[in-house]
Amino acid sequence: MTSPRPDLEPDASLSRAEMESLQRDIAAAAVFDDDLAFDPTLLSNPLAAAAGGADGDQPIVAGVDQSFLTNDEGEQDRALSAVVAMQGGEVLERVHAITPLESPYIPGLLSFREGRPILAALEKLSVDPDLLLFDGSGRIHFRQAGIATHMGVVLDVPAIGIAKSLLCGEPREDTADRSEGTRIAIEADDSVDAPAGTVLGYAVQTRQYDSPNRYINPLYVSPGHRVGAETAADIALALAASYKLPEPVRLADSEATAAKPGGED
DNA sequence: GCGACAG
DNA sequence: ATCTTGTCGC
Repeated sequence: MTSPRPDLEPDASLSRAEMESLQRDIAAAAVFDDDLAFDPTLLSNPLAAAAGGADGDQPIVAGVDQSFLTNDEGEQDRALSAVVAMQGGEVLERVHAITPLESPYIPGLLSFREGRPILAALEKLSVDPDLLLFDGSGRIHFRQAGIATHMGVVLDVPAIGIAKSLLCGEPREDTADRSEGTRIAIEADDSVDAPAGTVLGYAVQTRQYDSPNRYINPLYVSPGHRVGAETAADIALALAASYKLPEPVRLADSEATAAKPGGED
């Protein structure tokens, strides 16, 4: 993969104000509606998709996740980004890249810490994903420019943010203890650079226990680029198999750990 | 000054 | 993210 918008790539040498300014540009360039080159309903209906012909008719979905490496002093100095590309429920390719860390973790500026390793890993991919799934937020972000939005816009590839906790915004209803398949809108509040009430994404209950006193937390799913909030939630539900995380991100998660030097391969 | 915050 | 023991429930 290559970048159609190198001018918008994350640059850790920017000042905080410049980073935030770049994020406003990214949000302005982002498309928060469906603009996919494939039919997203194929993902929830792999059987119909398979009946339609070869595997190649199904979209390639890549999950991306990071882990971190420490130096001799025990400090985090490098990021490892892992990418797992899947098609029709099967893994096509796994790649990873390690780059030096150039920025601390600051809520709202995650893409300036993890964006470089992600782009480096995606460059190693030989297949061409139709959709990217990131660990973190997309539109659910103070300036509507989370890591999924930033990467999606830079690459101009449809992208979705899959977060395990909520960065900002307000759930329309209580999200606790919901049954599987439930989605609850996350609306913009005062902390977000969008009209109050704008639907930024959904709290999505991809999995839930059967039993009465054990509960799984929802995922916070939001558009990154070229996907609407509804479709993003649909896709998260369709791709979550036996675990709460959609399969491509779950596998990228374990790959990010397994690929560490010394970790099992 | 207080509160609140992806990975 | 990462560091870590026990503990609850299926």
